[in-house]
Amino acid sequence: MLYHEVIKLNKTINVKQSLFSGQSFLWEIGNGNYEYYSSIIDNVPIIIRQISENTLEVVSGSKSIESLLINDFIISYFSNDIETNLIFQESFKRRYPDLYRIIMGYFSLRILRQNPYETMISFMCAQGIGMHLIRKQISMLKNNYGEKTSITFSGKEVILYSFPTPERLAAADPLVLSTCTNNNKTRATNIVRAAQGVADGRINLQTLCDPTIPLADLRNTLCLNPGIGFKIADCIALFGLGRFDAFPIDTHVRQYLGSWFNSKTALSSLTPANYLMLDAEARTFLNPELAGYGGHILFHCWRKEVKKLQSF
DNA sequence: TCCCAGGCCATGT
DNA sequence: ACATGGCATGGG
Repeated sequence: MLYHEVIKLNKTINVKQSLFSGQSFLWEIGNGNYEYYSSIIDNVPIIIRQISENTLEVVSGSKSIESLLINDFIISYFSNDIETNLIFQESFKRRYPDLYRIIMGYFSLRILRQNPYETMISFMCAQGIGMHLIRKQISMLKNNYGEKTSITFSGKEVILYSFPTPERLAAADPLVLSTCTNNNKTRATNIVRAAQGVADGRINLQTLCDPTIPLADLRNTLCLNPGIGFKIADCIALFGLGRFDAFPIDTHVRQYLGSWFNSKTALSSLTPANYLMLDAEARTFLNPELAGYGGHILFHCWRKEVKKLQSF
């Protein structure tokens, strides 16, 4: 029995191919051949298909979700409450008119409000390796430790694996789990330890969802866990804790800060001190409240337009 | 072949 | 405080 709902959004959306457990999007709309996004969100198998530029068709395998809840949840999940025209301010538009024209093509990109725990584990896999390997790790973790579920959609069966529970990863042998982490045993150990922390309550991600926590405190708290540095901490804040003011700085961000914004700090290596310096610099031309949201748009624009990378 | 990829950390100066 | 190398694999 499928639960079905059509949701109207109040703005244009461009749903793109999912990364990790459903981070971001690439759905090319057109010719009636709509692709769909399938995932398990909050333990519920779900399929989302974009049927117009501002309408989503949501199909769930569970009747336990009320229509109203799905509606609210999906709108929040796609951060549809964020006003696109606030991401880049007028001052930015005046100062960087040429760049602004280029990034406009990416304004429909949505950052997902994802599960904090899943985001934490996922980004712990994203260290110094290519995007395809990151995806592979997440996929293997789900296939090996998640629960298999299927949902029927348009007459065909879609197989899904849930993201493994904290308890399941907490009980895993790091050496065995390392087959899922690119054979990196240190990473496997860190992931198991983090899962144990969530399972036994030592890591309370719920309390970290408090939007009044200063960004620096939030970052430092997350960094107490082995395997989480400034960058990963900021990613968890941005994608998992709804902190759109968090501004993760990776190799690509450092590159565009140097190239597009003429940052001298970006020319030297990304030491912790430089990281904080770049973070402060970025907030002088980005809206501090939405620095990470703007940064993510710049990030994808840089990768696609300048680096000519295919993977989203 | 070499360098880099959505980094982090231990070690040496 | 900063520099360096290890971790690990795949793609350009």
